[in-house]
Amino acid sequence: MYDIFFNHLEKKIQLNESEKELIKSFFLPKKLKKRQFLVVEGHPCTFMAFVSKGLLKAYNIDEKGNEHINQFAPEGWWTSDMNSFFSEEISFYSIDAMEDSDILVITSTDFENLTLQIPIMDRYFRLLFQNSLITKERRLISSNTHNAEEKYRHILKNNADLIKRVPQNLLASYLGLSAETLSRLKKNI
Amino acid sequence: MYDIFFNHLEKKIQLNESEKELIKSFFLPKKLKKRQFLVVEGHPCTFMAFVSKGLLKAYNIDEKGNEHINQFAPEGWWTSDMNSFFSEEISFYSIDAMEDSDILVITSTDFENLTLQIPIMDRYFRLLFQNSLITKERRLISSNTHNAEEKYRHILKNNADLIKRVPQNLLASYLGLSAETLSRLKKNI
DNA sequence: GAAACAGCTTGATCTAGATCAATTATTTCA
DNA sequence: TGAAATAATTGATCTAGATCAAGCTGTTTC
Repeated sequence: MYDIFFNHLEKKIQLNESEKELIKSFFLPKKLKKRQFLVVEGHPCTFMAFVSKGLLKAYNIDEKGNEHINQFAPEGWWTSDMNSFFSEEISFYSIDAMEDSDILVITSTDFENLTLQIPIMDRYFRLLFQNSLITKERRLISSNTHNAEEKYRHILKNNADLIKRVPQNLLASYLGLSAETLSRLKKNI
Repeated sequence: MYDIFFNHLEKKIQLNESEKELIKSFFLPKKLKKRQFLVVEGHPCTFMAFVSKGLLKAYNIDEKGNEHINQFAPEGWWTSDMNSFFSEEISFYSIDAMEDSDILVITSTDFENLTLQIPIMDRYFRLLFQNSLITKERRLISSNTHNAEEKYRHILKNNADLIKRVPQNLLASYLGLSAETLSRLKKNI
């Protein structure tokens, strides 16, 4: 359970055994069944979660009832409603499991203590957020620059693995397309 | 020149005088005339810049010649092509000054040294990137969820100050709209 | 093992916003 | 100050992709 976790951390920072023990103590392992919720929109998001097995999705439902997917979180990824987690506001997203999943969760007060007690964790999260920011930026530009087909081709090239695990209608939502449009454009490829 | 800078840092972290002196030594003050470039698309982006006066924009020009604005950076903001800065790839964005500006620049090797020598700077940038990430996420969701008018109303409410300084056609580009569409929808408000 | 459901496809129609083009402000700076 | 460049408006037209609707799998469930 913690193997993948420390493996992931040690790609960005170096940790000794006592630090690892301390870090461990801040996290709580949790199992989620398929369709089980980690965060429900409108409630405070008290967890940040590292996915060690499975696949979660973070999404928002708009007034018209359309689902907009913010993030797919497979193994090795973090997920949370960051705004709610760090600012105590209610969450905008719901997060649930698309597959049976194993996760490690940390609360916001423990997150604060973790970074204060082990400053190198600030570096870890600085690097993590830095990379997420770059990715998110690309997605935003793509969303304004590319047409439906280009968006699909792009994800096909860069996230081929993920696509196999995600139903097509949710992939469409992630790309900001209707399910019908995605279905149609796939024929022409 | 450094007042705004340390003011900004000290909203997130505490620094003593010797740390401030050391931090200062990593940065180079620079003046940009209106229309002067900090980064040119296709070249490596070797700087990350803190804006202490003025206004910059980061943007990309697509194959059709349309300008897509990624970021407006007024006083108190950071700007860079983060992907290029941190990974040594060529930059996707150009960055230039929309007004005469004063900035503080740091190179990527100095950035690395800064965070290694003063670990609390990792915390500062963790918090900075964390907030940017939340903002960027919101913009992405808005881009897929809201129509033209909702996008404009949103920015009008949250960035009223910026709007006054930015020509309408660039604001349209930032929102992912054509200049004509923005002009037309403003009449109905 | 039938019923309910979830996901995918296909067709017909509609529309928000893009594009093209011309006109009118507004800045800029020689 | 006034010519040139830049920005904003307005009109006419076009189109990518949404929406609505129906039928077609395959798969979960009790």
